[in-house]
Amino acid sequence: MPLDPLTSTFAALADPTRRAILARLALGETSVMELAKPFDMSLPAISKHLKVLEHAGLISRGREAQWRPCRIAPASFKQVDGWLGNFRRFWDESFNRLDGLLEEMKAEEAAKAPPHTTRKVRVKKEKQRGRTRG
Amino acid sequence: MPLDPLTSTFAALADPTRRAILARLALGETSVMELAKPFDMSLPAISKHLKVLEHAGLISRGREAQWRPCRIAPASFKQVDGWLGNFRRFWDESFNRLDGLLEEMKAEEAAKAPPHTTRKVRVKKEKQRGRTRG
DNA sequence: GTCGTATTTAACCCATAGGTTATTTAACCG
DNA sequence: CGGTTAAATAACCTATGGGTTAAATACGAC
Repeated sequence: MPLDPLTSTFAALADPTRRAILARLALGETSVMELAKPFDMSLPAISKHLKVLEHAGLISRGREAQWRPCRIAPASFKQVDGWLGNFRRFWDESFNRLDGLLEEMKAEEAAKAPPHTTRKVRVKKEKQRGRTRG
Repeated sequence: MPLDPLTSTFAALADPTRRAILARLALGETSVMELAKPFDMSLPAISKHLKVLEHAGLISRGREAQWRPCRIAPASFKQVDGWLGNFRRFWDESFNRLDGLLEEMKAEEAAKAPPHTTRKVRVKKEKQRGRTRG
């Protein structure tokens, strides 16, 4: 029974070894051996961690001779950030204050700055704060 | 042995029930009873989930007669977002493209926006940090 | 083929996470 | 006080997660 994506992703992130592995991979793709070095832990343990990360969509693995180079995979990170976005107003002051205006400015500027940008900056208009205590 | 904050926070988020509780709380603070309603689960189970969330710093709880209203607590969310920031360049295109420039513009613009209106909006100079979703 | 290196799989152990029911604490009300 | 509601705790059960060692697999070199 497969867990939903967010659950397996958060579960994968809930381990310091795996987060350290991701931090290492942020510096560039590398082998299992290389990844294992910093840890006082058997290789099979690392292998398991990598499997968890892969299953969570946080890394992907290639094949290069007998090495299996690992690299960061973006999708799950993006999904986590998307989920976090639902709560951003609770802790990001600027999200509630200037961002409406500034994001517009930004979008405007972005629209004419790059010669051919296919990217559109979406402007989210967050009008009212969630009133606590009804 | 207490887990480091990120670990307990991610662990807390790695459960759909708890994420659903947080989603409900994003709408406003409420009681345990109210939080429990949508779930086909005993009250003690919910109580445990709330304890996990509280321990992870994702919610805080008050006291109002016999109710223990729960509400979102920002700090841990912020910390997760901060950690995610280390990887943002992998999935946020704009983070690698325009954001450096645009965030500067933003700060600049914001800095002179409130001419001398004492009570306007405070702007903190941020390090470059892309946050365009989409 | 055989050897060497990199990595995974298998089999196992133990701690803990998530659920249960039954009991207890806390606070209001009459 | 006793009764009712809200919530937490206790005791328990089972599945899973993170680690181990030993064995198997995949690939390149010879």
